[in-house]
Amino acid sequence: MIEVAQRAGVSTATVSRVLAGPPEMVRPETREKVLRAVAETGYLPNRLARNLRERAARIFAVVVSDIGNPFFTALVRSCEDAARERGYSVLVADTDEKVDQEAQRLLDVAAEGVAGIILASTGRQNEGLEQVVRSWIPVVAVDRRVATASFDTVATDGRAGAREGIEALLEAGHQRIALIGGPEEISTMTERRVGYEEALRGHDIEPEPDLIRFGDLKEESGRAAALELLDLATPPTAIFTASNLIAIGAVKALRERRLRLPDDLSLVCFDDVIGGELIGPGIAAVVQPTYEMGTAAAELLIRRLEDPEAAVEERVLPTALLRRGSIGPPPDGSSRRPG
Amino acid sequence: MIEVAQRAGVSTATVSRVLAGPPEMVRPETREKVLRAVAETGYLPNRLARNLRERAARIFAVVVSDIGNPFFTALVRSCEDAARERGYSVLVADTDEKVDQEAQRLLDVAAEGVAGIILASTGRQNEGLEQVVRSWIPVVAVDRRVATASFDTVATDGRAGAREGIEALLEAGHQRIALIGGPEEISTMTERRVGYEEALRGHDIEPEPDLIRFGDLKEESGRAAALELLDLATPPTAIFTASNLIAIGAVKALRERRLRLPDDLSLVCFDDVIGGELIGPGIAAVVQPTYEMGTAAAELLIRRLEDPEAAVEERVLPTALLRRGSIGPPPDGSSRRPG
DNA sequence: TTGAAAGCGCTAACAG
DNA sequence: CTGTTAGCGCTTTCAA
Repeated sequence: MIEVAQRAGVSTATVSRVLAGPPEMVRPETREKVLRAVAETGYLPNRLARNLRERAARIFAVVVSDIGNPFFTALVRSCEDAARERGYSVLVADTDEKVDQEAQRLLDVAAEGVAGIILASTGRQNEGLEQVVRSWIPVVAVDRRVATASFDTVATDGRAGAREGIEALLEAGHQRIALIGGPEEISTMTERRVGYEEALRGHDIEPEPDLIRFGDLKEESGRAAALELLDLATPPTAIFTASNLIAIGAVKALRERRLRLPDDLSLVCFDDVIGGELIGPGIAAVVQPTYEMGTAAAELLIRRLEDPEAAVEERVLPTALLRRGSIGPPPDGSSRRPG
Repeated sequence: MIEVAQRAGVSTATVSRVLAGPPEMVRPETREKVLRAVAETGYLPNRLARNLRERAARIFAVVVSDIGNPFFTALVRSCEDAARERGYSVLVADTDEKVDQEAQRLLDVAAEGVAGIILASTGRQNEGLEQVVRSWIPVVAVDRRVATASFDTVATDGRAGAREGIEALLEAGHQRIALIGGPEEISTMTERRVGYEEALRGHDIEPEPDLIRFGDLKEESGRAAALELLDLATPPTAIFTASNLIAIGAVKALRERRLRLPDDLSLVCFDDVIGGELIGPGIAAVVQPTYEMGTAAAELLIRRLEDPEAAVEERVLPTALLRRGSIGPPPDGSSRRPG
């Protein structure tokens, strides 16, 4: 930088102003000289130094439970695109859906000096999050709400989405509709459950505890829950899964029991599955605007960085039902209530 | 830090030595005092400052074409796990399979001051990579080899893998086996093509240019290529796709033409597909040890960081053929050559 | 074994 | 509009 300054016949401060300051803080001709010197020397500013000065790196951390999950992958991808556009890089961290790990990862990335955090929280209070809040690092909650503090939030309308999915099943004639969800502490799971119950009650069906199962968000958990449901004295005629990988597990369970979609059972999944249209007759899904969620989160974070005093914003994005072959009428002889 | 130093009655240099230096550079009792002071004050070292001093952040960049692709997702996930274990964080960057973007992302992450780069290269020479090499930032090539320089490399044996997949098809009786690949410049694509050709020639079948298609790694490209193949005067009786999403596209093409797996056509895919066992009769796949690839890459990078002079290492991991329902005999009446 | 002191390369406050 | 100067918080010679 000193070299550039000498070459341009100015001070390093001026070089800095040209490169990092507001456009017109420096006289155009001086600016020119500096720019020329920069080009000639092939000078590259040292971000590590800038980071120290600014007390933050131009990096966003995206903290999710599992980037292996296609939903979060898509989220990370869109955050990255949006962040990159604004000059930020993206650091990823997995919590594995464990509070302790969430706390640790939050502490890690905060220590790393990231400028902001995009968080899909496990939903439980933790020291890491508190520490982050205390240190004034802005946090945007994505997908899942965080109850313990008010953050800018990007979410989808899980209640309405679940309702719509269940409605489709009800319209097809189903009465015994099961729900398989992930960890109950996660806000999305609660919302989807509420939507499920609302839809049933709207049709005078009282939700049966036996038909509601919570596990984790992984495939195996969905498989296990589905097997349990299928083994019930009066099994459900339809299953609604509150997450994508769970649906995959459920389909596997059906295969094991040699049941077919939608003849023997109908299925609707919240969130789409890669190749979902190719599995069996196609897995009907309540899809979320994943890409938009990520870009919105990045936007909110940048807005917050620019104006720390801005009012807390919550963006709720709509879902859409993708009707596919996995929705059909209940099998004959299944317990259809009178009326 | 100064506070800690005062509290412990030592200098900041000593505090630094206790926290960052080799264990026994400081007398145990002094060490104790410092540690106690650290605990009492809740002191957290500032990594931004350390980064400036060290001229590098404890961050690895993982540069891939598309984290949306499940293969790379898994890779990122495992890199992250391994890196985290060694005290490094992971920055992700997408190249979208474009050389220019690869160059730009490489320049970006280098400027960001990452300690090392794990790269799945587009395979084409670019200024970004050269710059990185010039600046002595260690690079580990993962999945794909980089021709323009010799890097530590983690790859799978694509030739053997492809051969095995094709052999399975040949054994089932197929003679007209098509190949759908991604960009030819990518080393993996070339290797898989070679494996494909070797297997055919091993059975005295001369590869037909008409049955070999290259596009990109996305679904749509696979679909388009498959449609072309199916429209051939003498269509293939089996398709081998050199990548996962391509297979999804191919299956879609089959559906459009109302062809069924494996009755009308057999299919083998290089690299597994999420839910691949649930698509049709199950998509047979040459699977790669994705997780191991990521951890190996992180390991190589750390080794290189510890010993910049170490000999260049190349790890080739084995693939395995997962036989699933998409492999069947060719349909009756299909052109089976005599002999 | 420890302390003093010199930077790492940048930005921003303060003068001019 | 631009130069001087003072750090950001850490690590690492160099001396003691």
